Amino acid sequence: MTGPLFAGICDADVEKMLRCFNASTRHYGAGVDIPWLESRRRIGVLQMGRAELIRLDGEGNRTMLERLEQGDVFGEMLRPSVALESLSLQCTAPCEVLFIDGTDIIKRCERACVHHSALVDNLLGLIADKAVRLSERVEVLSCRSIRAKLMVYFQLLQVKQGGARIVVPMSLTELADYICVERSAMMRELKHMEQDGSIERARREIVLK
Amino acid sequence: MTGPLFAGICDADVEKMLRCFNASTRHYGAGVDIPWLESRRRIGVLQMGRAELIRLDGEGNRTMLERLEQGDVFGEMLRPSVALESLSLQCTAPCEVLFIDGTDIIKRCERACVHHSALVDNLLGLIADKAVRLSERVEVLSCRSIRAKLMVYFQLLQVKQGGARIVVPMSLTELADYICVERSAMMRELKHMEQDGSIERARREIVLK
DNA sequence: GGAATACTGTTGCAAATACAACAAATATGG
DNA sequence: CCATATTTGTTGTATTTGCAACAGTATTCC
Repeated sequence: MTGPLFAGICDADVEKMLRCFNASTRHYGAGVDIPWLESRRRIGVLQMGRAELIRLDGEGNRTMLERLEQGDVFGEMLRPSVALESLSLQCTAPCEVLFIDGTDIIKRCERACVHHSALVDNLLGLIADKAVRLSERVEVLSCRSIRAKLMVYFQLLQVKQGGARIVVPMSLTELADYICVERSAMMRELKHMEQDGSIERARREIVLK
Repeated sequence: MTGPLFAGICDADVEKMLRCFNASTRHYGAGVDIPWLESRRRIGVLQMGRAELIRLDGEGNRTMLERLEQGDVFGEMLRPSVALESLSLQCTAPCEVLFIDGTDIIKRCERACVHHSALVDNLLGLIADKAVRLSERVEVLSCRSIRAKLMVYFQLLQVKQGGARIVVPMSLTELADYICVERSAMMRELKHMEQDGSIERARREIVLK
């Protein structure tokens, strides 16, 4: 139970705080939907596992809006304000989720937890990270062509992985989803980029030129 | 000096806190670039005015990545981790910006400001809002066709403005930028949507069917 | 009030992309 | 280890979109 939300807080204190914040831990199997809109105040932190925020539109098209990894935060408070029924949060791996009441965090803790502010600071960091990830995706999606999308995404990876040789951290099928283009069109563009020497590639391993 | 960051804090205390947090206020004229990457710890809050985060790529294409309004937060901490040189934060109206040191906020204030936690909570809210705005934009940009992008955007507006009759809060030229498509192509699609009865429209006023 | 500037609106055409359908390679699960 | 599902890779064609160029209409600024 030492997720990123409780970094720097000892286990004994974490126990106390969980009671104080009216927290609860839930487990969900792969493929299950996490109920995430039960209350406006409820905030979820993905302590373990992986999940995807999925939009299903009228014609049955499935779009992955967001990919949640360990430490990610979600909840009504962080929901894009669109029609409820189309958005679901699906586990792609067994997940452990910690739910806490946002108002309990925001308001001054009456029992004056020593570590209240540490927790708020951690939460601030988690949400800031989320904002950064979203900004990065907007930066990718704002490109007009598939090639430009790929280049921006590869450059982001380059910074994170520290070198011209990068490994795409998901299947190419998922990558096409992430950058919101047709998979076959993306494959064709990757081929073009290889042909004109912009990149070298073997499966998910890519070297930028 | 009562921006959204200091909501619920009286002016006298705000004065004290500004000193405590080593804060400074700056003004920038329309068209000027706000220096926003000076230090990793520096956080800016747009107290008044409007600014845009602009990306200039190698071929000189100009893309608006983000539109900052009153209360928006920015800074190195919230920057998508890509090449520095291409991103600039341009004022589109005269701006007032409050800079504070993030570490001063995150760390326990030694002088024990009474309102420290109120400020952290406000900051949490501002960043959460930013995350929501970014999520909404991802939701729009993740659509494959211009028509789908417009429909999702209009639905968002419908929720916010509360009715089938909506008014686009920016010029159509800017809207095309926001959804990252060619303006003329967007105009053509709007015409098609009118023709098959999906919407009625007069300039920026739209009625959804 | 008039000139300059931005915004709205339109069209033909070229280019990029989605769609569909398939084959081969690789992982996965019993 | 075998069958099955998933991922990777390819190609032809129809559709969508971007680009360029233009005209008319509001808005801004002096």
